[in-house]
Amino acid sequence: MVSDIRVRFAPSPTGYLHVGGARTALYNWLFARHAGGLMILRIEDTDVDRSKPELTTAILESLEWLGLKWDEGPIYQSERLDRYRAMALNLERAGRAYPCFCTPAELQTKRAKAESERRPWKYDGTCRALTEADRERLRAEGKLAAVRFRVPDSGVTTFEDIVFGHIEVDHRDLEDFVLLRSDGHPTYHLGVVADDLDLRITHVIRGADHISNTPKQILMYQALEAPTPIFAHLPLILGPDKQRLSKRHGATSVGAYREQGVLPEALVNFLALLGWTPRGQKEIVAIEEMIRSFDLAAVSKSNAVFDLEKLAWMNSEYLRSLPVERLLPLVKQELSGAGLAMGFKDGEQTEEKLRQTVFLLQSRARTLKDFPGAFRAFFTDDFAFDPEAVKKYWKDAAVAILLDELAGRMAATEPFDLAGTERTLRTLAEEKGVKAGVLINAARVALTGQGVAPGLFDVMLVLGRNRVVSRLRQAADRLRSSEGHGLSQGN
RNA sequence: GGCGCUAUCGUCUAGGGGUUAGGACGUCAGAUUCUCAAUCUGAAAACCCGGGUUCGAUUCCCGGUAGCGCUACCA
Repeated sequence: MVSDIRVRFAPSPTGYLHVGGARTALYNWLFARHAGGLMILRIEDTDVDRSKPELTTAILESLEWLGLKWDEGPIYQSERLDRYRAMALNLERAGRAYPCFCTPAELQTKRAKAESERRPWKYDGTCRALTEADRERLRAEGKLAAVRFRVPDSGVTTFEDIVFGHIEVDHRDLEDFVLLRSDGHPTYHLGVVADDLDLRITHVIRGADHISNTPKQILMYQALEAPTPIFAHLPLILGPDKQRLSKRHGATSVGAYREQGVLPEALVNFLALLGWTPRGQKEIVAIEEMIRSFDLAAVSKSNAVFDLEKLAWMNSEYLRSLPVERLLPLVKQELSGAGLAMGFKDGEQTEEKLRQTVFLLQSRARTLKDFPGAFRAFFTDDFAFDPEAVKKYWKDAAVAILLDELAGRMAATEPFDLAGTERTLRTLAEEKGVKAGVLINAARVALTGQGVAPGLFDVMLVLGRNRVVSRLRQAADRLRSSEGHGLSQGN
């Protein structure tokens, strides 16, 4: 399906891609895909002081990682300065804008004074009625001028927002805002309108923090005698304290979640559900299904708290349902990133063994980081023993003897498979008069260093007989050597 | 302060003039089991307040309150 719908995502490179920005990008993308339209990427780098080129690269990477491919761009505002100046000049010639010689310092003073007197402040129009002669004189004095838009004295501007509905603002509440700074750089308002016009954007989908800006921009479209795009504002994403999500709430950038081992599909699914519910009761929704049912009119009007717990749950759902073939390369990346290369160095861990290991572990992984982290013992012999697990499962003095005996019998178990290893262990337990669970738990700690792991016999198969036997023996040694000096006390 | 917007379980939300107000995450309890995860069963948990309209409002209208946003020569 092809349509002439054109939307854009326009981040400014003053920070990494924020999850709020990511959701805006996602909704734009879903809307375009749903309607058969195009998404244009634009970089709003007109703030020379705060914009950093390397951040643009990072933003692009994050978008790609999320799978939100844009159709045109990126277009850089910093390369279109002439266009903005020309537009400001046009507006000036048409009497819809005027040069303003007030300095930021002067304005700041007036603003502060008004505030201290608890008077509402908006630009007082000092330069509004300047004559051409006044302007010549000021320019001759070397004064720099910004260009301000002349807001009509009366009337109201209204628009129908796809998500928020009817919005109305009285012109008396709007000030003559700056279009072009005195250094010749455009402000946000000028850049957005000029670009959205030139790029023939049909739908402006952006954060609700821009609702108040919209009437100003509509006024500009009207002054330019240009058609106004359709607007759709998205509720904001909040932290747990209901304050706008920021660094102090922890990770806010897409890149940070990537580094924490979150899958892009999970983050996308989670973000999609923050403010929008696809038809049906399912929470795990495939991207194709989202595209099919996406509807801006169904987007919520209220802000949403970013719930890390739910993201974690969703990530584990995606991790679990990922085909091993697709999970395997991701795990390998994590392992080598953690210096664990591709599993055991002795070559015992073949590709197939690695696959089985990952398959065994994937149902209990919360993030990709669990593989080099909590599951470390499955990939290297250099792992630590959890003191809590040791305390809980190795407290019986007979454990050392049992583990030694178990090692011996495992060495002789034929076949070394699920049924064989289990039979061996249960037989030993019965002979020694201990509950199988005691032996199983003690062995689990010996093999993984943890009190928590997959089923013991699955673990044994994945580790392989040699490794099982040696780890059981080492554990027995460790226990004997520490007897009487504190290991059993957990320190 | 001014202006704008919003308001259903702790969180994300469905719903809508008459419902036992539904689902999901989380929480708690139980089942299962070698631990954990998963799974299954069950439980606690919400319509911000006040007026109006109406036979009947959580739903529609108004007001209040609260929260958020904007109030820059940031975006």
